[in-house]
Amino acid sequence: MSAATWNEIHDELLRRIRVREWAPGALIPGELALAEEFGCARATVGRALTRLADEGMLDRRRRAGTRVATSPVRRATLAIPVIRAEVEATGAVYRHALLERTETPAPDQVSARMGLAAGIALLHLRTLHLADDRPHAYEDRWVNTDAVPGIAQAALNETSANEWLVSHAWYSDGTLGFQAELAGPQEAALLQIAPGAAVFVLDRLTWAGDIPVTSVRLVYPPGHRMVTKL
Amino acid sequence: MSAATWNEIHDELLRRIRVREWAPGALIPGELALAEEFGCARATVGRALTRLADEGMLDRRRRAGTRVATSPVRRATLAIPVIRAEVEATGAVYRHALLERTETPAPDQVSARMGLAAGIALLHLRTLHLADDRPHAYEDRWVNTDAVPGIAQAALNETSANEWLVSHAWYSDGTLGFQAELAGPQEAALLQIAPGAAVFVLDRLTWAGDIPVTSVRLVYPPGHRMVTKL
DNA sequence: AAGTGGTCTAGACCACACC
DNA sequence: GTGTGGTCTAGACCACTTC
Repeated sequence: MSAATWNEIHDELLRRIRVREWAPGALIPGELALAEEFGCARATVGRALTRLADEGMLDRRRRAGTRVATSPVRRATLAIPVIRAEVEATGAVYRHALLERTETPAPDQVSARMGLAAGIALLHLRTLHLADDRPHAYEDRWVNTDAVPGIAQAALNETSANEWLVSHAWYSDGTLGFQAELAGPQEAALLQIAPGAAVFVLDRLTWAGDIPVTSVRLVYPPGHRMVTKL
Repeated sequence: MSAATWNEIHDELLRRIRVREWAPGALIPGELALAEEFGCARATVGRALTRLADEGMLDRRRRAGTRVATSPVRRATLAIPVIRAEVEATGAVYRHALLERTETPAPDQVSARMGLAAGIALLHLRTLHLADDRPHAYEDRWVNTDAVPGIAQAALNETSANEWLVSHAWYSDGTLGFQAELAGPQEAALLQIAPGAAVFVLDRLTWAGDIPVTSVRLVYPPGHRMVTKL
């Protein structure tokens, strides 16, 4: 082989890993050897190897060389869309209703989760998202107004809090959790489902550096399925 | 600024995007201009820009230039671990029980999902995964034996099907779905939970090129939470 | 046609980990 | 020390897209 591009080299090396020409844990040739084999510069194979390492297929260590990852972990990347886009992608008309907007002392559970002092006042927003006027998701959100200046003045009628925050707040870190729960009476009523139905719950907590920004819980009615590609 | 590394440049550009110094949709300076600003070679800023584009923060097009992504979609990356690792990470002892291993015509629903002719024989594997001898997850799997030679001879007692496939089969594509469901009687009995409890269901379908490899459904008892970082 | 990003090169130096 | 990967450079050519 000669004059290969880094992408072709990437694919060829991936093939060797997948067909176990190079077994998990095995040391593969160094960059110089591969560059010679493929008839290209070291930087070119280097790019292919870096990409494979990013993808979790290789472990690279200076001096120790490059090894095939022992557990070639596949990673699924989940896009976290705005709910409007999520709904409109299905062809439905999006609408939302702001059920509550109060500045109130947060429950201890919420303030603890956000790492704030107990009893501190946060903005509490409860929103029902609708697809073709049927409940799509129920959102219960607490916002640290210190971290999001301007939200007090924002009109959240046209634009939902979800959407407003995506375009006006930023965060550096966050955690995301999924779980199955039984719908409580309030959630069931809002989502127009039977109490005790299985709901899909997504909770997200975001930080701007050390400052907590928002904690949100999204409840989806039965049948909702979150899908991604591997 | 001068003599910056590509990673420092990456972080600085990310900062500008996040604080909206460069608004979503805006055209940012070209590689040459940025290279001059940072006092480095074009390839160095190029690497930073490529990384930002990979992360979904930028849209790059030849001739048209580089723009801040209009919806700076955050992507959560979910690692798909072997269940053994998932259990052992919690400090528990992992064990598994193979409940069924039969080669049998697949139900239409399964064969359709895998894109196979109705009534074709597949390997059906049902496994209960245990953490400290308590049910951790129930796995219902169909394997296309044509795509995974050797599985017929594999002893799946020591190593679970889950683990065996990770290290012996490979796939090029796959889909992953999550949802909440109510536990059926059989699942409830196996997981030792009440029928009608909310279970977290993960289903995965993998392909090796055009050939379907395996379709698996994993059922987790109430309280199971899948977590990832943003 | 011209300007942008995408890639490649040949060489260099550095950082780290193992000997 | 020594060899590996990690990064940077200066230059070059190509591919694509808009003009």
